[in-house]
This record gives sequence, C-alpha cells and structure tokens, in this order.
Amino acid sequence: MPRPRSEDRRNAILRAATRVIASQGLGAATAAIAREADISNGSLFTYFDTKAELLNELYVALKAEMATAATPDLRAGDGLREQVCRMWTQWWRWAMANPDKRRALAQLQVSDDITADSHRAASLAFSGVADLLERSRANGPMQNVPLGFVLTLVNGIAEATIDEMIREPAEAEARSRVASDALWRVLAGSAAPPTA
Amino acid sequence: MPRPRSEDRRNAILRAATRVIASQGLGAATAAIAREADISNGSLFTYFDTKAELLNELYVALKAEMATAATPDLRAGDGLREQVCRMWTQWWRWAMANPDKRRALAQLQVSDDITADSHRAASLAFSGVADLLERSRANGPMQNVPLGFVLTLVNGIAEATIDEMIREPAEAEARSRVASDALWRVLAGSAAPPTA
Amino acid sequence: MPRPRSEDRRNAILRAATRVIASQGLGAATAAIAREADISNGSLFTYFDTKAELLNELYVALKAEMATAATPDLRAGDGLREQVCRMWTQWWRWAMANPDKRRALAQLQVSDDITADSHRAASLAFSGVADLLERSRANGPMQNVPLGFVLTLVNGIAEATIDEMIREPAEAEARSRVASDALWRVLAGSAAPPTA
Amino acid sequence: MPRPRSEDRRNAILRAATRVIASQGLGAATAAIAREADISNGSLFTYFDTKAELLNELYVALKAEMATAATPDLRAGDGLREQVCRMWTQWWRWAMANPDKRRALAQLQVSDDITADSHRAASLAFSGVADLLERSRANGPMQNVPLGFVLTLVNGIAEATIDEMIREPAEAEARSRVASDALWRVLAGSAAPPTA
DNA sequence: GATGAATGAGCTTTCATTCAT
DNA sequence: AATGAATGAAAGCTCATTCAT
Repeated sequence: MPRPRSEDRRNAILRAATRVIASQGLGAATAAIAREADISNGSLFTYFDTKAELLNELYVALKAEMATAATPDLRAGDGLREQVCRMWTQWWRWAMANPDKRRALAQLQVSDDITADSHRAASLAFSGVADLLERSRANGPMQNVPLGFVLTLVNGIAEATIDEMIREPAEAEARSRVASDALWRVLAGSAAPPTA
Repeated sequence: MPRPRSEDRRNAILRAATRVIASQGLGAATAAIAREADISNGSLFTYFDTKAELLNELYVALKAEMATAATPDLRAGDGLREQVCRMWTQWWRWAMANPDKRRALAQLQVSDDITADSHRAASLAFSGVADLLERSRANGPMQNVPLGFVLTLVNGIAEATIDEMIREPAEAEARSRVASDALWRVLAGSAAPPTA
Repeated sequence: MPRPRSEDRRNAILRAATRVIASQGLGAATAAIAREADISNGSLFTYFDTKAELLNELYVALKAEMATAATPDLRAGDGLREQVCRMWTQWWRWAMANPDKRRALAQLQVSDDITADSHRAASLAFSGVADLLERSRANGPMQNVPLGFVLTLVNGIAEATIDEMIREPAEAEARSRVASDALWRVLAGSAAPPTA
Repeated sequence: MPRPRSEDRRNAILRAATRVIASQGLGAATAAIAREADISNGSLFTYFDTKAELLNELYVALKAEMATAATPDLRAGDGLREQVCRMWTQWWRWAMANPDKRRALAQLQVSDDITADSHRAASLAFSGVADLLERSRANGPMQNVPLGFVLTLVNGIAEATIDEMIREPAEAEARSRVASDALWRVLAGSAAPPTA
C-alpha cells in the first residue's frame, strides 16, 4: 500500500492557493502555490489535474465557506429582523477575519476559468441565506422579483460595506449597524430597528 | 505627459483593449490588442510604456466614461428623487449598451496592476454622482457615514441590479423601478415614489 | 541476471509495451505501459531498471521472435530455392499477423536507446536465416561480400515488400511471389522458379 | 520596416535541427535546436509554429534533397542500365557525404508527427527516380506490380547497402558495384553488366 | 513484492518588451 | 513614428524514477 492520497495535502494546496492568489492574483504560478504548500510542483497535479480545476475547486470551497459562515443557526423565538442581523454580522465577521479568502474570491469571481457549473455550485451553498431572504422579503417591496435578484442585491450591499470596513476597520461596528438597517429597508421597506 | 502623435491611434488601442479584455480576460496578449487595433505589436509600446500602464489608463477612462454617463444634467426644478432616478436610469442604460466596457471593468477592478492612484482618479470622476448622493442622504439615515461609503454602497446596488438585468434583459425596465425604489430607501429611508 | 518472481508479469509488460509503442511511439510514458499491463507504475521498475532497459529487451525479444518465425524447419529433400521461399513466406506471414510488433520494431530500430549489444544480440537470433542465405549465395553473384551485408540486403527487401503488402493486403500473395523471385535473383542471380 | 524574416535563418534552423536530431533523436529539445542555430529559443517559433511543423518541413526538405541528389541528369545516348547506375551512385554518394541528414531522416521516417501530407510530398520529390525505374522495369519481371512497390523495393535495397557502406566505408566502392548489379537483376531480371 | 503518491528536472510554447530596419 | 522579428524569462504540465506504506 502506497502513501495514500492525503486530504490534508489537498487542503494545504487550497489554503496555499488562497494566500498566493490573494497576494499575486490569478496569474500566480502553480509552482508558487506548490512552494507555499510545501510540496513539489509536480505533486500539485496529482491533486488537481489542471490549474483551472484548482481554481474552480477553490472558488466553490471559498464560496461555500463564506455561505456557511453567513448562514444563521435557527434559534427558536428569533424574529426575522434578528436573523437577518445575525446573518449579516456573521458574514462580515468572517470576511474581516479572512481577508485573503475574500481577495482570492474577488479575483476568482470574474475569472473566465470559472465554469458555469462552479457558479451554480456556489449559489447552491447560499440556500440557507436565500431561505432567510425569502421570508424577509415576503410582504415587502421585493416580493415580486426573483429570489436570485434579491440575493445578488444583498450580496452587492454586503460586499460594498465590507470593502468600506476594510478601508476603516476602526469603524466596522458602526458601519455594520448602518448597513444592517439599510439592508432591512431594502428587503422589508421599513426602518424599524431590531428589538434589542 | 509627452503625448505621441496620434490621439486617434491611442484611443483605438484603448477601444481594442476593451474588446479583447472583455472576451479574453486580463491575460490577453498585448499582441492581440495591437492586432485588434490594427497596428503592429511594437507600436503599442510607443503609446503605453507597459501593459500595466495601458490597463491603468483603460481603467480610469472606462470609469470616467461610466461616471459621465451616470451624471445627470442639472435641470432646474427637478427634485432630488427625480435626479437620483435619472442618474440611475442613465447608469444602467449605459451599462446595458456597453457590455464589453462593463466586462472589461469587472476584470480591471480587481487587478493587482491597477494602482491606488488610478483608483483615486476613478473616484474623482464620480464627483458629479457623489454631489447628488451627498444632497440625497443629507437628512436621512446615512447622514453620518463618509460619503465614500455611500458611493460604494450605491455602486454595489447598481452593479448587482445590472447583473440581474443582463441575466433577464426582458425585465430590465421592471427591475429598474424596483432598484430605484430600493436605492432611495437606502439613501433617504422612505419609499415615497418620485413625483411624476 | 537476478530475475524477479513472475516471468508472466515480465512478459505482460513486454506485450503491453509493444501495443503502446505501436500506437504512441517511443515517447510513450512508462506509466501508460504499466497501465496497459495492469500493474502499477512503480512495479514496472522492479522488472526493468530503466525505460531504456525495457526498450532494449523488447527490441531483442521482438527481433528474436521475428527470426524464429522466419527460420525454416530443416526438411530433408528440400532444395535451397524451396527453403528460401518457405523462409520468406513465414517471415511475411508473421509480419502481417503481428502489425503491432512490426510497428514497435520500426521505432526501436532507429532509437538511440538501443545499444550496440542489443543490435548484436538481435543479429545472432538471425543465425538460422543467415545459414540458409550463406548456402543460397554460395556460387552466385554475392559470394564475395560479407554475409552480414547479404542479411541486411535481404532484410531491406523483405521489409519493403511487407510495407507494400500492408498498403494493399489484397495483393499480398501476388506480391509475395514477385518478391520471392526478386530475392532469388539477388542471391543466386537466376530467376529459375522453385521446383514445386 | 522591421528586420525581415530571413530565409537564411530558417535554413539555419533546419540545418541545426538535422544535426541535433542526428545526435539526440527526435526527443531533442527545441531549445537545443535553437542554441545550435544560434538564435533564441523563442525565435524558433517565429519560423515554425510548432515542433511538429518543424519536423515535417525538415522531413520533406531532406527527402527532397536526397531525391534531387539521386535523380540523374538526362544525358542523351545513355542506356537505361547506365542511368540506373548513375542514379544509384549519386544516391549513395549523397548519403555517405551527409550522414547527419541520413540519420535524421531515419528517425523522421517512423515518427508519428509526420503527416500523411508530408509523406505524399516526399514521394512526389522522387518522381524523377520513379520515371527511370518505370522505364527500367518495363519488360522485366516487375512489369505488373505498382510502380510504388518498385520504388519501395529499390529504396529498401539502397538503404540496406548504404548501411553496410557506413559499417565498412573502405569497401564502399566494391559494395556499390555488387548492389548495382543486384538492383538491375531485381528490376530487369538479367545480370548484363553496363556497357562501359 | 506491490502500490501509487512524491519528486523535480525538463519540455514546448507564450508573451511583454526591445531593437534593427 | 512604425514595423514585426528577436529575445529570454517564465508558465503549465509531463514523466522517469524513488520511496513510504
């Protein structure tokens, strides 16, 4: 029995790719990623057949991680407003805590190497978030548009806010509250603050 | 800034770069851009010293064009709501009419080759839009955050909506209205429709 | 020569190599050969230290098989002409029946990896054929040249004819007779047909 | 006007390829060929799009050169026998004088990279030789087989003899006469010596 | 001995940039 | 200034061989 293909090694490559892509962009050499993962350049290709495959898997993995981080646990008794608030908080906390992942994602998102399948898989990971948004927009001004549009919109607002938070980390908490209110206004149309 | 002879040629290169980058991404070869511009590969470098310089100039030019398209003419008598509405309409009309420019911008926005200076220059071009947003948010819920944040946020919402419009062009007008209302809610906090 | 366990496996590798080289050329990866032989890539190297060694052994084995196929059984009473005729028939029958082996041989013959020793060993295998040729040329026009030259020449004629037979398999029998006569003319100088 | 693409350089690459392939086989690196031709590795690809294209052009060029060398000038008054004799002499003289070209050809001949088109082009170059053979076999034992077969056969005999000449250069002239007679016997069936 | 992952040198090809014309 | 050939440093990927299991 040979040395088994190791899940650890595979993850090490994905982590290394995240770091290298965050700092050098998608043009980063596979050899650089391998070096960062402490493996030989040839070894990378036993885990990912091509660079494009590595990028696709990384994209889906990062999106899924982000989605998981954002998806709020179901706590009985919480109102929708609270749930949205918690989701949003979890989302930006993850983003602020993982700047490399966010930067890598920004590059991957617009890459031609990312297939339609990967984009689909990434969307699927957001179903928990989508469920919450579906309930939140139910009787509001967004009730008649496709849920996908709502998701896109919320994502746009979230990312824009996180960009600002990164520019001014000291004000992150303050911005968070402003953004949370804005989000709710977009979804539900009223500015009622969450019951504290 | 010593400018070489033909401004026409320079612009031809920028237009060619837009098309080529839209279809092939930032990895596009300078030779491909030169061919698309109907000049020799060497000639490109008499107009732009490096590929990075070309990308930066293209980025700023496209952002500026987008900003110009979005900036509403000052018409006496128009209310803020109407002006925001007009801005937004002009914005997405430009985006829908110029898919290549939008796609190229999406790539450029996240490129490591784009300098902080270029990002600053791009923001400056949005001063007309910024002015309008400044007035629009004056007494609303966003009155105490930096104007840059408001711009970022509005930009995020706009881009998300345009993405959706591209997915479903038939519904563009309908989405436009929904988005316009959402935008106003974010800025001003109330959903009052524009006085027609 | 310490031989590892299974002679079967060794032969399986040689057979697999024949097929793979016939279809992909000498550039074929050792891993491809191993896969075709249904063993692991590493295992191949317990049977052959290097790829070059495998190629050399394959070359000698194929040449020897060809020689064995061509060598006519000694049948008392047969005239030389009949024996040459039988040899030639056996030769091309083997070639037509084993296209992969022939193609692999064609590649191996010109490879830099094949050592002088292997070429010598291959010649040795043709001693039966050489004996017959020695007797056949005894009083003819080739009586004063080295036997090796006669062998080379006969080989050249045989291979050229087989190439033609492969191009037009339907005419193989007809070509066989023409070539047999030509062979005899080269060796013995007269065109007397075999006494049937 | 830029430096024009130079036919000299192109030929230098072909010559370099001949030498390098003769000594290292078809596995020779394009970089090695470029170095031997005293150009940069990238430059090679402005003259030949791919390595396979280079190999194909080299193959056709070498075959054509060999054919030209072998094709006898038409001299009024020469009998067929003399013409065949002259062709054969010119052929082997060229081969002995150009060992690298012969070795490179041997490799190229069996390469999978050589297309059917190239093989066709190579055959065409031998039309002068083919004409002579057509006339020579006219009333002899080979009159009823395809001319292509005759060519293949003559080629096989020629190459086999040249191989022997290379093994024993001192005997080249002697072998030449023996081979010439054998050739004539194959074609015309009689051993009549050339009228001196 | 058998397995297949690990290794790293080496390959062809691309491409931003330079430079002879 | 314009041209496009020349340059050479990468890049992604392959593969003979080694080695941990």
